[in-house]
Amino acid sequence: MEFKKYNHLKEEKKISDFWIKKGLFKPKKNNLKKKFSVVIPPPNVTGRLHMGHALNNSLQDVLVRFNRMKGYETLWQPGTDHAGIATQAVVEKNLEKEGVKKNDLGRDKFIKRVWEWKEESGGIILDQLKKLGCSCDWSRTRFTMDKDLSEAVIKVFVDLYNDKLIYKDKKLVNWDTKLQTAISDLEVVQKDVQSQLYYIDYEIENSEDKITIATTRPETMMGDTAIAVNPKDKRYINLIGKKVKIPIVNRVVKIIADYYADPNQGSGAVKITPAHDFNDYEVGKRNKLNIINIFEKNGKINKNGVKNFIGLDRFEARKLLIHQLKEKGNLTKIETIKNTVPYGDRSNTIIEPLLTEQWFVNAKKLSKKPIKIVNEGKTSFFPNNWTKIYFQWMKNIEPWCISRQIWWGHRIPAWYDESNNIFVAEKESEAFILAKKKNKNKKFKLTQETDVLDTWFSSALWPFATLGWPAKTKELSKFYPTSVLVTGFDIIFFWVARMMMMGNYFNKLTPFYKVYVHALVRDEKGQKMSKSKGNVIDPLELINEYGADSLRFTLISMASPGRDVKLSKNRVTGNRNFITKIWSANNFLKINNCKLEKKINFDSIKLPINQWIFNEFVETQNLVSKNIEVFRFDEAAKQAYKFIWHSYCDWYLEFLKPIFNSKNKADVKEAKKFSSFMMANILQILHPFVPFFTETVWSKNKYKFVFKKDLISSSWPQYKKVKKYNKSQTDINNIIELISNIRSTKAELKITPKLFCELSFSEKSGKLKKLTNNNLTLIKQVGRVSSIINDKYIDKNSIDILVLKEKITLKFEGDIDLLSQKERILQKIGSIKKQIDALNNKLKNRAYLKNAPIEIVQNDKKLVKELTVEDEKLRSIVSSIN
RNA sequence: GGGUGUGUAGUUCAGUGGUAGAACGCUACGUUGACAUCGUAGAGGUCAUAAGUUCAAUUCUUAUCACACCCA
Repeated sequence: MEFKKYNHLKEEKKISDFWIKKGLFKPKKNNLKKKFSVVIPPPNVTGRLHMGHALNNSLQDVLVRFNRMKGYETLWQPGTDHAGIATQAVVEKNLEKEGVKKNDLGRDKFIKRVWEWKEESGGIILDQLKKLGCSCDWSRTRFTMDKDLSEAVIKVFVDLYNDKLIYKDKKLVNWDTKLQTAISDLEVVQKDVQSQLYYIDYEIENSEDKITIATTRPETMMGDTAIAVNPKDKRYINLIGKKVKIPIVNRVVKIIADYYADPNQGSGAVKITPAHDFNDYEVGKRNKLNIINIFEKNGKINKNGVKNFIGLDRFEARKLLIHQLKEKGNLTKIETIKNTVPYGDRSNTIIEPLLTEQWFVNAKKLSKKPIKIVNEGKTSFFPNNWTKIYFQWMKNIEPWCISRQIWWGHRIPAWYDESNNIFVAEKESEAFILAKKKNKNKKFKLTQETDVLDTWFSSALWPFATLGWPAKTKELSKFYPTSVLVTGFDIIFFWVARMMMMGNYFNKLTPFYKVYVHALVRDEKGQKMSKSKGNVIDPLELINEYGADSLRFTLISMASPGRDVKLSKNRVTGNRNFITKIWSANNFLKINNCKLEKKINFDSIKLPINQWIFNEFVETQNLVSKNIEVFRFDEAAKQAYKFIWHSYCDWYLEFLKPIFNSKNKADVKEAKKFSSFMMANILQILHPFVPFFTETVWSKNKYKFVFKKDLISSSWPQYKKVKKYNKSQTDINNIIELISNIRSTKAELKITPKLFCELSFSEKSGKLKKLTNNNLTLIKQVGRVSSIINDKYIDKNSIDILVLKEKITLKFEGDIDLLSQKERILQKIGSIKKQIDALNNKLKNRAYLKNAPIEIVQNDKKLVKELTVEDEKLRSIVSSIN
């Protein structure tokens, strides 16, 4: 009979629509009152599904589906973030194509355009997550710019401001000259590059002497306000306090002593530009130096620069300055060095430290409670080593610059009057009241702050804002704190740490009990996937080609803790084959008319193979559950794979065949029902990993009528092993051992596997004879044994082998090449002898006998005995071969 | 410079203080009534190196080397 192949494209779409239409992803009340909740790491609204998302969300879906099946009231909260800079850039680019500039449009119209773009193409990634099978409650989808979430953001800002945890300050910040906004420390990438180190002579006033400084950024000379030398540097000690003239610039500055100057770096003397270097800024503060800013916001020299440099870009200015220094003879040396240079992670341009007014969060204060919470184990990291990294950062945290000079985002709720007084309030009307108090009877006009907030500021509120906070919603009380956060390590600082700060400040409880941190997905060679390398594997292509289930199973089974996922197409193929294997096993059941009409009473089954597979299943089911609970997704997947392919398909279904052919109606009936029952259970334990396929088969097999549930909402199998089946478990495992031995002997003798042989048992006390007689049909068919004979003699047609340390004889029709076996057995005897010798040596060692646990010693003694018996038997076999 | 992680079969990875495992790949045979997207059998490892702790180390400790990542 031919069966249709499994068509993942058709079935996945169908099942996905079915789940969503029936509302099966929504939290469902139950009498257990247990809750399980997860918030999705919100992808950028501009995002497209990449492998990182695929891994991250597959893992979340395993947890969510598993817990849903375990009967927990389960919520997976989905949504996207507004990705201020990225989204603004996308829309700006689109406008450019129309020949429109952002500034011509104006702020309000531009924002309107962004919303239009968002409505049209902002949901793509969510659809892609649906294709992956993510069982989020899509009806609750949130966006960080939604009205209610925005209100939460504003409230948090105002509260923190009133609590003096947000403040405005004029400081050096990381300035992106391309995007023309400040960015936070985390958004700066330090890159190792080759740079030129210029040695420049400064003339000392009223002296013939010169002092040489070394710099990689000569153009900032225009903002120099001192030269620093190390107070312990003997070369310069007598120059401290003297004045020097900056070449070209012709400003006179002092030589100061500061430990920041490193005698071993460059010339040991450094120019100090407090306005354009973080270290120099500190030196400036210590020594009360002037601060001269020489850059416009686009990185061009401003009016503080030397006359003919004004308006030049920073890099052009450098060229020109070097040229002029050369001409004047002040440039004494150029060295090529390796150093690190800060780049903007979005713009990929060199970041300029710039003195500007910005809004900051006092992260130091906010970090106190999150540190305590993790210390107390109220939130814990898996794998545990991320705790250290979290602490390291939290304990050295710097003020967080949250203002961005862009338009798309949450506009800071601060208003200024004409005298630049700041009024922070949730609404302009409230700010107005504050301003009125301040201005008494004076007339005033308010203007709102133009800056918006860092996108991560709103993401930090995600776990509670999405549940309705600040309103006291049912969802908030039910699902906050969330059970676990699943995330990549690359956003621990950006996101996890900040959620911990905000969550713990605004709620009594921490935002999540557990944080599972997974690794990066790389290509098969272990290289980071990147467009420039061209090694990106698109998850959607794989989904199309192999099915979402195959991709999911692959990612999940490769997610071992502390290791990157090295993905290759071969792996996905292998797992697609696994799904096909189950499909064809299910076809086998159909062909044999195996149906499940009602639930089975599994403690009263009779057939040993059914008893065996049941107990084996229970072991697997326990291992799968246990491993998911401790986030060992790889182990869980492996256990399920092993059981299904190797126990159920390879052996169990083979053992069913002789039963289906037998005349014993009761046996046949039990076998048909039980094999289906096991199939249903297999689908259940596999469902969190491969949801589409399992739900499809569940529905095609009409299991939903037996279980009265769709697979997704069925109950996770939680059986206990049936003790009285233990004997069958050992028996069947022994039979498998016997059959495997017969097969390998045939293969070694180069006898075609088709050929039947006769069996005889020479040992009177042997278990195997009894076992064989009890399971004759199984062994005959699966092991290809024609009959059991009693006559025991060795001739050209027969050979002795050891199975479970028991000697049995296989007899074939026709001659066999016994000598080929002799060599093999001799090798085996050799290796046994080695083992026996090693054990005996150990057992002679007094220290060993004294110190080792008794069980170990006894086990070794037992082993020696067994090996000796095996050795003797093998020797007798060899001696009989001539 | 500081920190973290990883080195186990050809490859990707599990694992363990006391007989070294899987998947993929490879080799041989096989189209047997679920499945060639398959079956059966097999080969393949000084568990990075060195020292230490221990009766016993691939496993614990330390050092070294290699690779990856984070921070400065």
